[in-house]
Amino acid sequence: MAVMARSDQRPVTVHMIAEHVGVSASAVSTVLADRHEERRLAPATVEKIRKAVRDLGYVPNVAARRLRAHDPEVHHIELGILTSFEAPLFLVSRVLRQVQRMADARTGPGRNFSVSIAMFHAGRLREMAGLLNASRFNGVVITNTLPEDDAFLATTTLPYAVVVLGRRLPNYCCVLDTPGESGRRAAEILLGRGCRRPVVLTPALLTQSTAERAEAFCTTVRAQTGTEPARVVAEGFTPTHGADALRAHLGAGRGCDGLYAVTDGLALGAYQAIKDAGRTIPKDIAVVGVGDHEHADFFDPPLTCVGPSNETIVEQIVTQLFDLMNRRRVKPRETFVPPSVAMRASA
Amino acid sequence: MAVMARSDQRPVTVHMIAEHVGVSASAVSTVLADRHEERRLAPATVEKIRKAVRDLGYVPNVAARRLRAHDPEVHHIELGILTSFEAPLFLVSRVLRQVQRMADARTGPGRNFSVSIAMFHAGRLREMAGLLNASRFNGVVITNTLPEDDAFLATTTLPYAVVVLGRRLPNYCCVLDTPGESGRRAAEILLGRGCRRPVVLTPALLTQSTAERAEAFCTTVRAQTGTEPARVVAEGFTPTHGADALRAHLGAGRGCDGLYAVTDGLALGAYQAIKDAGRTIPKDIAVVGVGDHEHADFFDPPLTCVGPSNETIVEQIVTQLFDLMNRRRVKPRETFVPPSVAMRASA
DNA sequence: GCTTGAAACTAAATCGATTTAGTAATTTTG
DNA sequence: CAAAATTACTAAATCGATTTAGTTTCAAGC
Repeated sequence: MAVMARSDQRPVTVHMIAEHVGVSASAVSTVLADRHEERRLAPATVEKIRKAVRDLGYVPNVAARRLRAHDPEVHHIELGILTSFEAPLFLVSRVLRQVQRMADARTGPGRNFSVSIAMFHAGRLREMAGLLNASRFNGVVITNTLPEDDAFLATTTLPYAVVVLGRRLPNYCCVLDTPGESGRRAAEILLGRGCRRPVVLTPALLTQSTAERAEAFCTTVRAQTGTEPARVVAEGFTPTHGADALRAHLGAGRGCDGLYAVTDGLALGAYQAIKDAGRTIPKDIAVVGVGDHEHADFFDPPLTCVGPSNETIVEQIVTQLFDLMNRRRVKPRETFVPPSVAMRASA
Repeated sequence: MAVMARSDQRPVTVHMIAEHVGVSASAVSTVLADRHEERRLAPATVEKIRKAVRDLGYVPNVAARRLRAHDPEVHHIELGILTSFEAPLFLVSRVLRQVQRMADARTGPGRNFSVSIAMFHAGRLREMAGLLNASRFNGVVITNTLPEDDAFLATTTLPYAVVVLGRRLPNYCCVLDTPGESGRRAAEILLGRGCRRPVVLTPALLTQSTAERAEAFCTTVRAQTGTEPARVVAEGFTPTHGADALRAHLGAGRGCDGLYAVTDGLALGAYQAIKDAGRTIPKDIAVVGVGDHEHADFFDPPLTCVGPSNETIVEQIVTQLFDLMNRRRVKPRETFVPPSVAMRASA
């Protein structure tokens, strides 16, 4: 009769299977590795063991296997990119590729890297298994955290190489873009081409970055023209939300001859609303985005972007991560990366 | 004097540090965990150990830590999504999110899942550490493989739960879209709106999917009209490549009133070429894509797509993965997911 | 002078799986 | 019929780090 594994029981081990069947752990291990032929276990025993494995719902402990299986001559180093489950993988995948490249360059006969992306639920980074006891990674890049996560990180110095992307935490190495600078440059671009009624398009829920961009944009416009730019608030951050919000603004007849969208998703939606309203980009309305979309270059017309220089950011992150792992530098420090400007047809 | 770690030496262990300093491994471990205060090690000893740790370039063995650190009451299950380094993460991230959702639903006090993305270099899946000896994952989804990888997989049945996405391998559970079906439907859509000179846009380097799409498209057109559609071949698969290729075709005055792009990246480029040539979509040239781009919906005009139904595919993958892990079904099987059609303004 | 306490450590068990070296029982071979 | 070979297993070591339960040495207290 099948004894079903219950989730509230101790995990089933090889030893437990062995006891259940009445053989030694070695016999069970042999069957699990499908080496019963060469080690000539009796077919009947093999069947009994197989049945027990199934009935008890055995799931191997990979940590134990790994410890045993690895070649003691090679150094196995685990790197992780930790990002929130809810965030997009665009920048993350660039970081991963760059980390992998650097890891590959340092990989040799005695040294082996594994790089992986692990996700946590926004605000619940602290629950990630193995984070605190350093039993999962030798080094990590952490990004897309929420304030709860930052608070957790601020109170616990993780005892291994950590680089934080996009947040300022005094006890870690942080790499940051400069959204304020981006907002300022965006304003200068729009004002420079003669816009009189600039508008800033933001999602309702602002992140630290989007808030700073919008803020600096408004400050700069106010400083140069004496008037506050209009703020159009989208419900969310998808193109649909952006389109709806701007449509409402334009539909109400409120002026707009220049638009700064604090994310490209919103810019994409804005394009639609502008075209639907019969206006042209950039003649009637110039648009500036931030360059967080893979194909900003292929918007119609191509989107002018002022935003984080991902190339530089990724480079910084990865250099610092490897420096930390080599203990070449231990003191936490903040690195600010200035925005890059890509002038294209939209402004 | 600092003894530098050399990469061709054995990895440094806690034990080696202990010997080097002349203390026990416990003392070293205590210092590594920063618990020397409560265990009252002499400050001088702590310093000596710290120095040795730095000088020898110690890197902890995470597998060993994990084995020791984990709570024996909880089951820790590792799931991986293995994808080629070179491939985009669009579908992969959807798989990850869905796996995470199912894992979360099954997570309880005695059961804990970690889901991560691990990358291999295209064609070198076999070199991935821990793949063969099952020491890294309890279950994996493998995707974006090259023929070399498939050949490797075909000859070695991995001894744990594996679902392969997008490839047919007789010894594994495979979930497949039906690119041939997509190509056929794309042809029907274009012919259905009266196109007389359909064109198919492909990259020079065809994958199995893109080849099948193009092939079925051509076959269907030939069957219904008696003539072969023109094939426009782009150098690569980026929008730029697509734009260049189509520009050349249109520039040469060769006819085109309907376009099937076998990837959305190419379609995006095609849009540009079509507009540059002063033609309109869909009036002059109707365009059908495959829906592998995040924002096909926000192309201008929105792109009509016939392609894999990602929702269904991801659902299938994840159900099968969990079934395999629960040993509810062990026999490999192929699951074909028919394409979904999203009629939008471009065709 | 003997106990008590603290300081500064160490030995050995432990985590779970694998593998090597071996053993006992039976069968084959010269 | 004894020696060799085969069958069908098991005991114990191992992987690397952590932790518990000591042990030793020295100083202070009565």
